[in-house]
Amino acid sequence: MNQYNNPLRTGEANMVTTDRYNPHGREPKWQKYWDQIGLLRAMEVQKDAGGQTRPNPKKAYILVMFPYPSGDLHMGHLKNYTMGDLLARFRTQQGYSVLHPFGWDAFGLPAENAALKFGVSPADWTFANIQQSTESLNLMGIRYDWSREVTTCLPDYYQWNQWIFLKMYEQGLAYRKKSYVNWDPVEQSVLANEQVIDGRGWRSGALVEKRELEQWYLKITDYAERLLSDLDTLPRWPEKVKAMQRAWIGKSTGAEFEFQVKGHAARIRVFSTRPDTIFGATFMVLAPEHELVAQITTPEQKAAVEAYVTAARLKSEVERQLEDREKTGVWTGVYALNPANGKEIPVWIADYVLAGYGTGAIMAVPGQDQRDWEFAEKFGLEIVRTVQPPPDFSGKAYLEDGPAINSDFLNGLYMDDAKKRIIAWMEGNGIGEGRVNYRLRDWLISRQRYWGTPIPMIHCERCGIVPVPYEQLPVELPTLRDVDEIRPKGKSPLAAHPEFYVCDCPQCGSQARRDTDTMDTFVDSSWYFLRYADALNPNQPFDPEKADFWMPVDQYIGGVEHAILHLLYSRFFTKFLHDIGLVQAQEPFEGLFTQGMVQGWTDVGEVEVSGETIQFKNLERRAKLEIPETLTLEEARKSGAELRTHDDGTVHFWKAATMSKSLGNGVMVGPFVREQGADIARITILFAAPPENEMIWTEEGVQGAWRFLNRVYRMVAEHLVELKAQGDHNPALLEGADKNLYQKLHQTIKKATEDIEALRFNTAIAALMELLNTMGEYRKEQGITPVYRHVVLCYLQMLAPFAPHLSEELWHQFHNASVFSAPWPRLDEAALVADSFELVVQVSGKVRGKTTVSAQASEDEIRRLARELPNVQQHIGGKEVLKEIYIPHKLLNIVVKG
RNA sequence: GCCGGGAUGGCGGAAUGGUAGACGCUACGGACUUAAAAUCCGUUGGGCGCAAGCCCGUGUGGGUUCGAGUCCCAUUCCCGGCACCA
Repeated sequence: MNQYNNPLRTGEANMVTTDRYNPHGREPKWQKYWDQIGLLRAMEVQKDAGGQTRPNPKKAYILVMFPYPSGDLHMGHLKNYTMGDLLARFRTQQGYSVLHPFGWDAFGLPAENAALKFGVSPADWTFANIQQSTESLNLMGIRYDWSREVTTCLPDYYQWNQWIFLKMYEQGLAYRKKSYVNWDPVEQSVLANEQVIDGRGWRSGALVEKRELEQWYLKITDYAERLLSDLDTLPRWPEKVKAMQRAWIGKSTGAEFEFQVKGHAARIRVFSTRPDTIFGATFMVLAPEHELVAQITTPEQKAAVEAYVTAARLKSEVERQLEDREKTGVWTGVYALNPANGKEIPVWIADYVLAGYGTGAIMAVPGQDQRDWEFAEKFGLEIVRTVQPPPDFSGKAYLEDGPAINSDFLNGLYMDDAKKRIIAWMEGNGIGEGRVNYRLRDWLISRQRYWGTPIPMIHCERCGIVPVPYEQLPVELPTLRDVDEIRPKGKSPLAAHPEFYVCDCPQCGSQARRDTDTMDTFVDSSWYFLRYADALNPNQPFDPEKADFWMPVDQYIGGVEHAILHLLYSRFFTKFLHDIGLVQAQEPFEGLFTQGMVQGWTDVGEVEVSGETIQFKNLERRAKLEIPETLTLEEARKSGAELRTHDDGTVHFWKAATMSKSLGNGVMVGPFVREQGADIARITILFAAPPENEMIWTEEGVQGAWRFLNRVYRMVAEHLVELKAQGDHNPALLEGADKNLYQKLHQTIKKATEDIEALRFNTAIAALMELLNTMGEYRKEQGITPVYRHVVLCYLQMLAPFAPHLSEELWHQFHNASVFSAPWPRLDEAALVADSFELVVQVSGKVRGKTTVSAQASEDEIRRLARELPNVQQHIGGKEVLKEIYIPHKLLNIVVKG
């Protein structure tokens, strides 16, 4: 029997021989085998001994965020799928009923853009990619219950998007509204707030414009409070994701109240989190878009106000931000009356007040608000402090707590009391009331694009907006093959297709027009995890009973980039579906794990080094990888970059960067697995770093993985005959080296089980490596024994979720069944108790000696033994012993005077 | 500015308040080999010492404790997110 040869290393990539484990030949064999035995086929019910069916009491729903079908995959794509596969196999071994499904987030712009670029239809492009991606997953040994595959661009699926939309419409949660919306000039479509990052479209990167359009919205704001407070029910979510969602929902508590405009019937409503500071409100500010602006502005100020409003409207979000936050504004010419003290205060217009938040107007309290302070300073407005700052306070606006001053009946009260008092006063005098506000806005879901779910609504001249009757679902997306028909033109491409939009009104029967917009693709991904529970159901989105069996997802794995978008929308949809009685779960994902990216070494391009300074020739790459324009050799070295001399003599700058198609630094799955094997790839990914950290894929890491698996292979292969000849062992009768080995096994079982359950895969592998080292030492001295054989078999079981092919191959040398059908090794707690232990002896907190002590030794005896150690004696000297601290089975600390 | 997370050898990283550096990578030395690769053995935080052993060491400064990488206070830096949200 030969080594587990790395075919690439030995230059024998295509050599298949019978006497060596060649992953090239063996891995596909086991992959086929798993498919044949139905590994990871999810089962809701299980036969018990009496032939009755009953739900399996233990279920595990392991889910990895489904991808856009993007063709050939690289190792960066596969990290999370590998993790999901590992967990699914592990839970299978533990006897759980496992759901590990897969699908494709197939609608959306990538398909359209590819269609436009290559002149193929989005559907053809999508399905070709699905096929390629599936192949990569298969090669990696990743197994799913493919019978539940979900592809969102198929009517089987998206008809239920339409169904859910109609249900929301019935509940008043889907509505149409005319408003200023985010318009992406590159995508030629509107975007949701969540899809605008720093004022730019999240995919196109184009500066987003404001357009006034009538669009469909989902009323996620109705769920703001539950989306916020239920975050506290998710202890297995990363703190940072919860923090991001909290910030996005942006709850603030305060009051909403009104100011009378002097000489007008109009009142200005404002929201404030600090109503207690109302006596310090020395002016008011309206957003430029505020509806009262035109109404109240005096003729003298009209020209200035109009100019300001027009300018503000033309400015993009980014432009507003780039202007260094310098306050701008203009006076309307009118005054309002402060209801607290009757003072006349001027009403201004400024773009630091946002139209979309609160009421679009504020009372400005410069004494307690830094922005108002800056505005007041710039325009010479009055500043009155209403909270007493501490004597040493040297800032401008004072935001902290303190006793109220200049505030009539609030004087002396601290913030909380003052707030309560003023709100009671407002409510008593009909001026306003306490109120909670959220930053979260309703979700704009209309898109003026082709490749998405048609919105199931009909516009009838007589009846207005009429929902498509349920029995007419799905409203199918017509197949457009001509690229020009898909091209975005500022309105939906479907608006050019009467064969799609011309229809009869379901209410009056007259000719009507379908809505030609499609839904945001985030609708597709907001409930797909529920469809997996019952993916083939033709009558409803899913059978509630099946959903209740599987939900919630026990472990969800995906990228942190979805912290707000997908994860918030999914929580919203789940709560809605719960409310209409379709699922009991109120939260979709009980455990969430955000994995770190996979990086690869990347050629940033040729550089020239003059003295200490590095000069880049490929400026585009340099900028893309965010490398500073001027860089010294020292800085480059510190950042982990390397200069490499290429064969042609040129010097190139290399650094680790996230694997991506555009950088061309991805290690492609197909070629790698065919040459080196899937198990090696899996170990490389899982061992290199904790899974939440980014990992750098390196040749050295691959070598390490290979050496490890090679040693495992030889552990079995080199001693196969002897191993097979061993009989049973009796754990109770083990002694000496046998007992120690058995103990190490159970320590490893404990550690590996706990680590896998906590997704600490790197330390689980480290524990397996340690056990392998121990086994090697044992074998050298004891040879092959019954207990050794037992350890080998447990070893293969524990390795199986990490390196399934090799484990299955070796397991089959002993058993004629899958390693995944054998129960996970049971922990023998008794085995963890050793006969003896190493006592660490400290003198005044410093380690001065170690000695092996029998586990049965009494504490007195241990103290005596410790003092006998020569080095311990020396450090005690003749000094007085103050006290001794004994930690059983671990440590004795002798504290001496001086 | 606010919020979240960090800082441990040459590198990735281990350590329920109890032996800091598990496991691996790199590097170096050795065995095997005609040679190389692979494999195996050894060394690998710094300093002193022939050795036994000693001193120092987890960003920085304090504190709590018999004992601190771990807990507390302060501080610096790094990464991520948010940012005129009243």
